[in-house]
Amino acid sequence: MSQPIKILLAEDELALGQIVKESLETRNFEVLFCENGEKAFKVYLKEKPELLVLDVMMPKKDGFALAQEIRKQDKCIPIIFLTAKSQTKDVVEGFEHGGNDYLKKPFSMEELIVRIHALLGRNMLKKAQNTIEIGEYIFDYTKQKLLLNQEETKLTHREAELLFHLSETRNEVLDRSLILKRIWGDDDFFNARSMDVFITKLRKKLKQDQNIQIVNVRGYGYKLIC
Amino acid sequence: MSQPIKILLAEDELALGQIVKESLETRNFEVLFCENGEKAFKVYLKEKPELLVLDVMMPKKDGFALAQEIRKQDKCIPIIFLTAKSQTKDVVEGFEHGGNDYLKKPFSMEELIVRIHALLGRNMLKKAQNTIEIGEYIFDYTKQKLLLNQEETKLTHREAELLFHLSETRNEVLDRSLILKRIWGDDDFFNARSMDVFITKLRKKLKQDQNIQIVNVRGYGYKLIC
DNA sequence: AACCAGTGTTAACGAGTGTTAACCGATTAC
DNA sequence: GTAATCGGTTAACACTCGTTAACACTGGTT
Repeated sequence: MSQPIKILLAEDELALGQIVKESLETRNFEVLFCENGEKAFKVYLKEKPELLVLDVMMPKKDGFALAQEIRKQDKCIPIIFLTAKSQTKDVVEGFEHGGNDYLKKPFSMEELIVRIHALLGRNMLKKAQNTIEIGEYIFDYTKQKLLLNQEETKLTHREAELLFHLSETRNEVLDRSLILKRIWGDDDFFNARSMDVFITKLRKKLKQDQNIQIVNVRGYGYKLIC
Repeated sequence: MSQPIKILLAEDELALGQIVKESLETRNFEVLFCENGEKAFKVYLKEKPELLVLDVMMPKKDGFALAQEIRKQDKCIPIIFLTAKSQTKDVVEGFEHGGNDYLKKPFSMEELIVRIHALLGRNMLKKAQNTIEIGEYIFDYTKQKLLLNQEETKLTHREAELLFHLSETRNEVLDRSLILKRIWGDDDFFNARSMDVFITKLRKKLKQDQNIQIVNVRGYGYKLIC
C-alpha cells in the first residue's frame, strides 16, 4: 500500500468544505482543505497535491487567479472548479480544457467523485490506493472492503480472496479447481460447495451495480464481467 | 447525433410539468409528458425513452410503483425522482442506486439538467462495449446475453460459444466438425446430436428477427445469415 | 467460564444446464 | 420406390450450480 492521493480543496464556505473533505476521505483520498486562495497557494507549493478542487468565488484570491498562478508551476495538474449557480458556463469556458473541469453548485458528491476519477485516470488510482475498480465499486483487497459512493461494505477474508482472484482474470473464465487449490488448498466436493456459497455472497454484495456479473461456466468455473 | 434523446416526464402538477417540458425542449431533448403514472407506463412501453423523470407523488400510480414496474423491463434506464421537500432522503434511499438520482422540490432547471447529463453520460459509456450485432439483436459474448431493443435474453455458455463461432463466419458455412472440436473438444456422434439441440435453441432465441436464419448445409455444417 | 459476534462449512432443496434418447420429416443413394 | 442417412424437435434424464439456513468453530469480551 503506497501513499493516498493528495487533493487540495479550496472553499470558503466551511460547512460545505468540511462535507466534501470528509466524503473524499472516505474514498481514501488525502484532503488538504484551505478556506481561501492565498493559503491554498502556499499549501500547494509545500504539499504538491495531485489534483485541485477550487471554489471560484473566494476571498483573498479567487479560484481563477489561483489556477493561473498554479498553472505556471504545473501545466498538467487537473483542476476542478466549483462555481455558483449564477455564474454562467461562458465564464468557465476558457478553463474547460487541459485537465480542467467544473461543477455547478449545488452538486452531488457523486458528480464530484466521477470527475475526479475521470481526471486522475484509472492507472493513477490503482497505483496510489492499491485498489481495484470493479464496475462502480472500488475494491480494497487489503482492507477487505467494497466502496460504492458513500457506502462501504465489509468483506470477509474468503470473500476478498475470491473476489481478488476473479478480478485478476476479469472477463475470462477462472477455473474452479484453480480457485479451490489456491484459496481452499484442496479441490474436493465440500470445498467446491463452500465456494458456491461464497459466489452467492459476492453476487449479493456486488448487485448494486447491475453491470457487474459473476457468470458461471458449467463444469469449468466462473468469470467476472464488468 | 441525429435523433434527439427521449425523456419521459411524469408529473401531475400541469403548470410545473409544462415548464420543465419546455425547458428540456430548449435543450434539444424530446419530452414525453404524462400527468399520471398509468399513462406514463403506457407511454414508456410504446416509446422506450432513454431517461425517466418521475414525480414521486402522483395519482393512479406513484413514481416508485412506476419505477419498480419499469425496472422489471429495463435494469439500466436512468431514473430521476422529483420529491416534495417534506419527503426525507430515507424515502428515496432505496432507489438511489443503479442509475437513479433524485431532486427535491423546488429545484432549478439547472440542477435537473446537470443530473440528466450525468446519468446519460454514464449510461452511454456502459453501452459502448464489445458486442456483436446480429440482425436487430446485439450479442454480448462475455455477458452471454442477447439484447433486442430493451429486452434481454440470457444465453448459456454453450449457446454463447456456438453463436460466437457462427457470427464469426457470418454468411459462410461453418464446418460441423470444426465447431465440435472447438467447443466440445471432440467430434463424435453424441456431441454432434447435442450440437443440433443447441442449434434449435439458438434458432428459438433468435426468431424475433425474421431476417436472421441459421441454415443447415447438409453434410457440411451451418451458416448464419443476417 | 459463559457469552457473543463473526466467519466458514455442511446440509438440503430447487433451478438451471447439457446430454442422451426417441420420434419424425426431409433428403439422398441405390 | 425403398432404404439409409441426416437433421429438427421435444422430452427425459443426470448432473451442476444457486440459494437458504442450520450448524460448528474461532477469537474476543465480560
